[in-house]
Amino acid sequence: MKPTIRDVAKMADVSISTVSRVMNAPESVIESKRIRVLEAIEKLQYQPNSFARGLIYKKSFTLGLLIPDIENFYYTGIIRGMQDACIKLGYSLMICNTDRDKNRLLSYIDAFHEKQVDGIVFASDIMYPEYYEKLVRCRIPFVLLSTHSYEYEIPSVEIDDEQAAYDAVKFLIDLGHEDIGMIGFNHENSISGPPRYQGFIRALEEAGLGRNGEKIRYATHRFEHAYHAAHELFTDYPELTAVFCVADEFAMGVISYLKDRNILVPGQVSVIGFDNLRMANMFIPKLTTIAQPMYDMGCRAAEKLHEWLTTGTVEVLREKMEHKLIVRESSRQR
Amino acid sequence: MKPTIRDVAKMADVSISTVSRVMNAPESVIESKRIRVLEAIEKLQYQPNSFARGLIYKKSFTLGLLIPDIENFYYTGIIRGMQDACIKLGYSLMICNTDRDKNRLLSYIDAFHEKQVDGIVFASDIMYPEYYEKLVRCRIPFVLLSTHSYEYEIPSVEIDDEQAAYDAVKFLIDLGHEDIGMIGFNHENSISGPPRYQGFIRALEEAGLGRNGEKIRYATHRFEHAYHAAHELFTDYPELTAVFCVADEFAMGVISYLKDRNILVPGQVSVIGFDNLRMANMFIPKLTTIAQPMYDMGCRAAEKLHEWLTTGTVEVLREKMEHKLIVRESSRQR
DNA sequence: CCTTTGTAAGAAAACCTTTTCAAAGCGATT
DNA sequence: AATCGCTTTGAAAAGGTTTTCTTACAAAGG
Repeated sequence: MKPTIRDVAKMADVSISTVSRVMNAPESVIESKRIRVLEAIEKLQYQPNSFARGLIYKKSFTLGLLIPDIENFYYTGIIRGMQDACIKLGYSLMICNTDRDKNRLLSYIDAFHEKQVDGIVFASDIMYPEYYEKLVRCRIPFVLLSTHSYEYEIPSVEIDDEQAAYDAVKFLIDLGHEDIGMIGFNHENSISGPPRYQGFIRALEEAGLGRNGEKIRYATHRFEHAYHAAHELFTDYPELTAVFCVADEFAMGVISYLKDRNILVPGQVSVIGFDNLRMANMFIPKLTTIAQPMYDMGCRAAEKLHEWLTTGTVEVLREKMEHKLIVRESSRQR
Repeated sequence: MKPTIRDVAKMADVSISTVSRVMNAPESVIESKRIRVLEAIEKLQYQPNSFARGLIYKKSFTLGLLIPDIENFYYTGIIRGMQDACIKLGYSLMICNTDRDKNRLLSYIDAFHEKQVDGIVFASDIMYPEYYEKLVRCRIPFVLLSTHSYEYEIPSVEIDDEQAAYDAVKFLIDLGHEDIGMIGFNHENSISGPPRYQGFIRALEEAGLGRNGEKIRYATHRFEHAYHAAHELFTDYPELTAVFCVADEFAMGVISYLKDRNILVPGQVSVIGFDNLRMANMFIPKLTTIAQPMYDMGCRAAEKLHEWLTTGTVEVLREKMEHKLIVRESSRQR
């Protein structure tokens, strides 16, 4: 049987109050007893029962993280950052992978509610009203990661997608490319789809290349879709010399397609990705890409949630992190 | 304030016992009252407090998962499998990423202990006595995943590493290769290192190629190390026409190195990986590899733990899952 | 020497649920 | 009419901790 505070008290020959005090306010108990208690704790390997504690504090000291796809390095970076921040802040972390399934997400919120997590980081794309209402009904505070909401006042952490996309495309233009295509996210079920499209368009128009604005195909997260989208794109626009991809996995799909067609990257076509996943540096050729600070974003999201939980407010509601262009081997001067 | 069972009782004008019964044994309360209670529950959005419940049941209905490296697709596959199994079995899942840090792992065990997880799946390489003793002291049941222990009697789920390595090398031999090198895991801090080495040696010796038994370099998990190890390997043995890698990430590192040296894969050198990560199918060239059923292994580990928790025993102590050779583009007839 | 102040530590209440035990109601059997 | 057995319900205990309230005692101040 797990030892309880009572067992410790008995062994140290003090009351349970004293044991509790040794754990929570050690200064308030006289040294001789404190030592006895500490010894008993050590000997019994006593660990306070978190159920009893939770009952009193009405807190679980656990945060929840909702991610859409754990098989995406983007989210694993976030997890590492958030977990490290949680350790620093004294929280445990409960990670749930929704596999982009709405019902699954909803049922994870129930699970979080039942387990009384103190707060949730929601890194699962769009904040649909269904989700929002459920979270509010359950009275669970939450912050958004890599997404935002203008409809509701929810703290969020993300990069400036429009500017990042602009920077990527501007880079291609500066390399001398004039026929630039894009593999994007569908706009309906994606938060970052529209702003990245906007950035693409802005860079083109600024350079007087507006006519390229339609050389776009869409894919849904996976390599295979991007491969297929690349096929469509190059079938319709064989003149392209550069492609802007809104995800590194898309860039890999495009490059694989071009490879199969015996089109050299970056010899004939430059490809730029987005995210700077760990894989971007392992692929052949190594990917030129826009780096997101995934690890830091995970940290910030946890810190922000903590801020919200402890102070009841948040310094910056919608926080932007810095992105960065990383030039590697998949792009070349035209 | 969160509504309690008392609020429901008051609203429905019954005792709290009745409310509790409605939730746990509905048939035992007469219909008229049951309906009143259900209505009150609905109106108040009542959800039983899991702390109070845990206090009584002494169970958290939560399992813990310890993994060494969340930025490795191998483990993300496992996570998916285990999470799905947990949903089916009615558990929540708490994932902790140790980053291969001993102290961190130890402190996660403390966290699991404090949170009173019902059991742990340990997918973190070697079961050092330190870990074992701590887990036993904390009285937390656990099972091993992708690792095992002959020293202790612990349930485990893994593949037959020796046979899998043998199959991989045999495949290369059957393709006509006679100069085969290997990039392995260091034997000191790895469970699968030695058996995969044994499999490599057995296949070579069986084919009368025993002299190749020393054409081996070691790396520690990461692409960059494998790249470096490949450099050493090919500097010492430029005659190699095939390389057996004990991880897909190693295979990518080797192929990148060969690419930089303008050595064609599979044209001049065949490379075979291990694991069949999602990336194996995205790399250029697509990797020939030994597939491990990561998803199923995650499932099985959770089921096994559940079996252990509920029945107090386990049908097969050390369970082996099937591996499979997947032939893609990184290997070719000599 | 008596009163006040302060410190250390125990007793007991509170947190919320489940479950055991007891009691009440009621029809059926002797 | 008394007893029995059954169903339904409420009261109360238990689970482990924190915290408030009290008490006991020692030191300081008048």
